[in-house]
Amino acid sequence: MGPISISPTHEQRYRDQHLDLDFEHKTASLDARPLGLTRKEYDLLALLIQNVGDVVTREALLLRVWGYSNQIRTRTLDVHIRRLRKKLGAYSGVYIETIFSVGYRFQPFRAPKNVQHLPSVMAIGA
Amino acid sequence: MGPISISPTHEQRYRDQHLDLDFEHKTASLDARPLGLTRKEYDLLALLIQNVGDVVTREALLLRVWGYSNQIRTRTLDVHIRRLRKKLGAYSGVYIETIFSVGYRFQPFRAPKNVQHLPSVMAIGA
DNA sequence: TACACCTTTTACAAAACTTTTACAAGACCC
DNA sequence: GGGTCTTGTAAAAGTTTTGTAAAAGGTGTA
Repeated sequence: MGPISISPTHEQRYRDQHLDLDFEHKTASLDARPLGLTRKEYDLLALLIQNVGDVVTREALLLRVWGYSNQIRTRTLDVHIRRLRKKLGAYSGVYIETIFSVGYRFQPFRAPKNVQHLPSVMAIGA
Repeated sequence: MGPISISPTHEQRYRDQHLDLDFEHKTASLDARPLGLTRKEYDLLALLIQNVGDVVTREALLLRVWGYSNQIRTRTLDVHIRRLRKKLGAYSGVYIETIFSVGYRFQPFRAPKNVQHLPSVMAIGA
């Protein structure tokens, strides 16, 4: 708890079925295991998550995470994205999407449409 | 916490399976053996323990244990952490965690998850 | 003063993290 | 498909932070 609550509606955390990101403590965990993100990795993921569902341009990421003004050519963003994906393991494909020539987009985990194996009332041959 | 007891519910001591810290008498023992902490060592450990589970920044530690205002470059904190760890012996890894570029965090001792060999009520073929 | 004990500094080693490099792989357009 | 631009990747290089041993500095006390 910071001394002043800036915005009552400001989300303290992101959470879905697998990923949990605590903005206050700057920690992240996947399936209840601490993800052990480095500072830059966290900043990057946090910024993407704060724009869930929206593309964040490379330009914006480089500016807000690195403070790089435009026109700087570097691969550091890509390298960090890669390490983030690695730590997200099997879910990386679900979460981080590349938008060619634009940037990246974070997508929340959505439970796969459950092919409901309800009691097979209608099972044939029962 | 300064000279005044702010909260009536303020814990008098910290205790887990191995470590016991008495805030009132400012003493600590590990597996029932007095730890023989020096003043600064005690203050440091106490501050960390008063924030169990939370990261305490280097800045905060330097301010509250040493009274150092910001922007002072010193390795004295690290040296004290080292001596604390030494005295905590085999448990140091469990208790004191380094958060790179941020500070340190005290974690309580947790008994290893007991692989409960409960009666296999649901065992097949029983 | 001499001693014992504690704290801080110093100087360097080691570890953690970030950025660059160099090239492979993929995407887009003709 | 060929050409070009963008992204992915592994490894090296660079930077910053932390760990450590030893020396130096303080403080209290007999």
